[in-house]
Amino acid sequence: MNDTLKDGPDIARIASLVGDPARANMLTALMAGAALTASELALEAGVTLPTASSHLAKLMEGGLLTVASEGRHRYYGLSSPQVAGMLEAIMGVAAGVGPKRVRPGPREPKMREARVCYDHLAGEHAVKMLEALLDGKILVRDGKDIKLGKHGATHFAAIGIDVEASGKSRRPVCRDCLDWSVRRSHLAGTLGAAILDKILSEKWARREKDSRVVTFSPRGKMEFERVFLR
Amino acid sequence: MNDTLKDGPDIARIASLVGDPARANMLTALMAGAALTASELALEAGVTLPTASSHLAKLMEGGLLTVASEGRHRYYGLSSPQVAGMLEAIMGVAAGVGPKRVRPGPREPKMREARVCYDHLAGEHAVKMLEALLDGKILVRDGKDIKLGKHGATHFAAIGIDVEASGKSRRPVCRDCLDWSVRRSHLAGTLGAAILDKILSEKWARREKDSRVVTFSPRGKMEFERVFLR
DNA sequence: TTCATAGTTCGATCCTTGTCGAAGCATCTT
DNA sequence: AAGATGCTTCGACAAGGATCGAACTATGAA
Repeated sequence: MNDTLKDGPDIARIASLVGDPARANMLTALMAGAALTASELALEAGVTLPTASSHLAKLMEGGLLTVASEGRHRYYGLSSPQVAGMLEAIMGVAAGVGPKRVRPGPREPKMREARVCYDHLAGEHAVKMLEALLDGKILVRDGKDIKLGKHGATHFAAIGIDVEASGKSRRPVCRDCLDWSVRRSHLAGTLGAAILDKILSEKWARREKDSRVVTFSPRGKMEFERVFLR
Repeated sequence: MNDTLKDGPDIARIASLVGDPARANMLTALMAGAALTASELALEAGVTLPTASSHLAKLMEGGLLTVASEGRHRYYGLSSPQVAGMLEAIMGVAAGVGPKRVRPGPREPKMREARVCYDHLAGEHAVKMLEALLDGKILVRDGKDIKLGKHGATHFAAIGIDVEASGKSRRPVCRDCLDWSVRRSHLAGTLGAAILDKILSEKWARREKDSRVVTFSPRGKMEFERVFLR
């Protein structure tokens, strides 16, 4: 009946999924990168279990989530980094136009500084890092994409990151992801994920519990800057 | 009841705006870059004018759109490239794993070059023209307004445009109008309308059918540049 | 087996919101 | 001044969907 001429992809369908507060809370929680159970997500969204279950079914049908059954638990996670990127983009707009910027929130400043974006680092540190890497020609922009520079692979190998290994999947090695707090790009992709791994495994920084916030130790920050911002 | 601890910006609010099919169609149409009137957007969305008006008010309140009143027309456009980027990201997810198919539309480049804006010329040519006229002191900025320069009247008279005649109505002779494709001002007002008349009557250019596109002939473009861009 | 825990499905309720017709403003044209 | 056009506001209606309690399924523990 509806003769709506769809010019592009069904954008309304996806956006309406994100447009419900309960679902938005769930998705935001999943931005931290960890898969969560239905109960945890229900708590996070502030709804009962049946309601959460209904929402999760819709998100699954929309292709935004994947699920892994483990015993009687079902772990839900974002289906792709692309979904995470979309959520960040929406956050960027929401933060920019925020007519009701009620309160910045206690840990908001920390979020701006450094946080987890699905599986890579975001925030001011991450933005500066990408700029430094581009500046040093270790990474180079190629139109909309980001590619490894001439000495990129050897540079990362020296740090202890094997770009080749992470490049085997279909997922792009480098990808830019718009940062909602700083409004500039940071590095996503398998390389971005590998760098976050490095930061955490070297204990330069640790993740706050139940939050996306990443806190650098004084020494860790120096190391991070030495390695990536120089 | 509102115990929703907002970790970040209010993502649901923005997403729900995009989540309605009618609004999504409007936003998709505006992705082309050109500002459209409420009527055009109603047609695009497949709803009646009152409905469209209601949607546009919501999008405005959400900060996704800006509006420029031009006579009895109201031209709506995306409020920032950031919003366009967000829509692109949503399209990417909606299209599945597939690449982003944001096609500019066949006549989009032509629209950017030259188009009708209500009753005067818009697009790159129009923007350049206003700059040249200001540069030659034929027109001068007076705060927010634009006025005729010292030799303005004689200049236009030599071309065959009677500024005095067109100045009799209450409508201002000169007025600037923000160009959505170039994001700079072009000339509106009775003088802008008279110039468009001149261009069309001299057959320097013609209007495309069912479109706002204005196409210059090779010779017409030269004439236009000689008269206005010199 | 029997009980407990995690999760889904069902049915009913209730509220939000998209929708349009009619009327009201504002602006331009004649 | 009178009419036409673009757009908004108002009022009423209908449909979609978010929510929860209760019942049901599945897995693990006793």
